[in-house]
Amino acid sequence: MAITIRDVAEASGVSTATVSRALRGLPNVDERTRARVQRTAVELDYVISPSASRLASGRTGSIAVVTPYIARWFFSTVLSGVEGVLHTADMDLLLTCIGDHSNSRQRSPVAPRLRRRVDGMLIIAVPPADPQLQDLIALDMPTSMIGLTTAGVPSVTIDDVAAARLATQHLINLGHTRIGTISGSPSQTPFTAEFDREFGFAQAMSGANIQVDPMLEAYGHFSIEGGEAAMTALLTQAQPPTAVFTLSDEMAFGALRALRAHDLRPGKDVSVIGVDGHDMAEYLGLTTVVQPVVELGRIAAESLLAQMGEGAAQPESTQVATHLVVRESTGPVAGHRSTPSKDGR
Amino acid sequence: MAITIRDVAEASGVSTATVSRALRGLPNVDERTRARVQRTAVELDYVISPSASRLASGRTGSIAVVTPYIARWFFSTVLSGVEGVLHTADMDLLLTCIGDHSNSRQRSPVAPRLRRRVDGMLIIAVPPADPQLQDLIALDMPTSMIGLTTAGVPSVTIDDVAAARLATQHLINLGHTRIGTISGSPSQTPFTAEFDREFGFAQAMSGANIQVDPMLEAYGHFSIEGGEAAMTALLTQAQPPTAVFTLSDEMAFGALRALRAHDLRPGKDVSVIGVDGHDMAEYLGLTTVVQPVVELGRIAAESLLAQMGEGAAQPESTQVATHLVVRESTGPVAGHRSTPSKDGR
DNA sequence: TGGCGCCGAGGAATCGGTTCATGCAAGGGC
DNA sequence: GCCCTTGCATGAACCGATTCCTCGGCGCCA
Repeated sequence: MAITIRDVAEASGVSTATVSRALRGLPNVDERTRARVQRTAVELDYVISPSASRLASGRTGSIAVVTPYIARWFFSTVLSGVEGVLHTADMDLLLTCIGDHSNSRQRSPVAPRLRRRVDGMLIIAVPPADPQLQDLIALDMPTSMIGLTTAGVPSVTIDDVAAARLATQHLINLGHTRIGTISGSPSQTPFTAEFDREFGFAQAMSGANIQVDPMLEAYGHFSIEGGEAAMTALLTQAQPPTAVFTLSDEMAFGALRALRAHDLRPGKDVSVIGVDGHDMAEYLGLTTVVQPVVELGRIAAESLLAQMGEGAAQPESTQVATHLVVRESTGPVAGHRSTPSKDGR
Repeated sequence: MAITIRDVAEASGVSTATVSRALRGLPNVDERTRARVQRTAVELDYVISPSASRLASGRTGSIAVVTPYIARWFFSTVLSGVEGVLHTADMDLLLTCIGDHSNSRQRSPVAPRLRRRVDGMLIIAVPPADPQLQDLIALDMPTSMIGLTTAGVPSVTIDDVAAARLATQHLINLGHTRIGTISGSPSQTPFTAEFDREFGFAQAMSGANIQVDPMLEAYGHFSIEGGEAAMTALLTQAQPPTAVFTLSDEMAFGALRALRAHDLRPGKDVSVIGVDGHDMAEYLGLTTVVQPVVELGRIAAESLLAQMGEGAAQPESTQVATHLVVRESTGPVAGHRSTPSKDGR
């Protein structure tokens, strides 16, 4: 019923081998022959059968994207960057959600489903403790990770330590010394990002000779509600902070709401800074350290494709630069003469 | 190198035909034989080759999701619903972004890429005017659409007319009569949703015998900035509205910001209501008509699978119920005694 | 002029399943 | 006791490309 390569071969008076080579741009085909084959292929409205091609060649021409969430800002934004590159490279993008902890048990594990089905994987910020991660790595295929590092696997991330330093230094430059933090969670296995951001904060603080007050650490579980609760807790301290470094923008959103609930003005009474560059940060006037999230996906996809190419390019990990975007949520501490010096490095 | 069905057949002393049927749960296999085959398959760590299976059977076991955006709230949320269903059904999900108008020319058209590659399509809210849409429909494969209706293609949407009526009636019940609207754009080919929501608004207004003032129509282009500009325009009228019906939540967000910029309190000085049920609506205290977006994706995916099943179930279009969620952005008009009556349906 | 190498092209094996037609044996109805 | 059905299983023909090997012919060099 459907047109096959044989039909094209007959119609243009050559063998199927030649048609195959002609249409894929391989050498050893006379240019006139190639042109003729291409013409008949178009005339017959021939479309190659991917299954047959895959079976014969052993290449699937598809990449799996494995992610714990689809509808969250960071993940869908990375995904859009990835999609752009794969689309251009004419690769199929197989989307699989690994499922969060709440429903991952009902979900069939993804690793077995990927075997023999894709040529490579992109893994987006799966929690390092997720048991499925090991299975995925064990598949031992070309892989690139985003927002997550694992020994031996190339990854694309931002320099979280530097980003946190940048954010903290901004607060310090504004004259703040009582600086609180809202991080993820004290108990759970932290993401490398979480750990690094805490470390960067500590670095900047000690660099400025400011004592870190353990009373000013709160935990927001990387959610809006969590951030709100954490900020509320900080505000009810005997000596509340004048500025808060929040490890993610979403938690910062919550923190801003807590401020409003207490009739405190962000950037005036209490400064809040986040990390991420969330879409809504501009809308909410949140000062934040922006990571180029689309870029993250793009770079990871490109690096994966390069890794799969002939050259067998040595898989390399990449760190992408971040930058500070100052908005209304941060301001000089009361009574501080704002330094016109540029922030951080 | 890799284990094939033949290896399993030999190891368990049966033919490849039997292995094939045994592993796929087909009839005409003795249960003891089936068990034995399954056991050896596991022992040998056999994984079926999708390409071979697809080539032989003619089924690809994959569904394409075609969407104009990936990183936008509505689209990524629908996508997560779709993914859940397809994952459970053990179908591969091929994600393709059709590209918005700005870059769609650089992108290769998606329709040809899908031929012979997937068994069905899910199309998410592609603008009806997009030229690629016709090509997709012309592929003539099982299809289900979300947030978009086209003659002859089953779709899943909300009842946009009813949703708009619901929103408008809420404002009317609060005593508002000078009600403005912020819709998409006057010139462009409107989405059915846009058209229907405007229609529902008009219905509710005439039902309450309220004249629609053409001066109170503004256009927000379905973006935050657009919504902000539109609200600003409305506020600078000689007689500004006391309430505004916004056709989408994102435009409503912009409207809220415009209010804040004019030192007006949402729900007190001016009421704002949206439609969508955006994630951030709760955070921002926006009253809105919520559509179950994840559900939309889920239902569409399920309907597509049903359509592809044996029964050849008649493709049907579905409309999903919406509901009003009242928050702080709406309140009684100044001097109005709030009616305790429940809001229209 | 003979030989070597390269270019263009074809033949055919191969990838790894699915499925149809066929076959054998046991069980049931008459 | 015979025939027909039913259940289980096999052999082998596909599905539609890719690719290795082979081969003829032509140009070039010695």
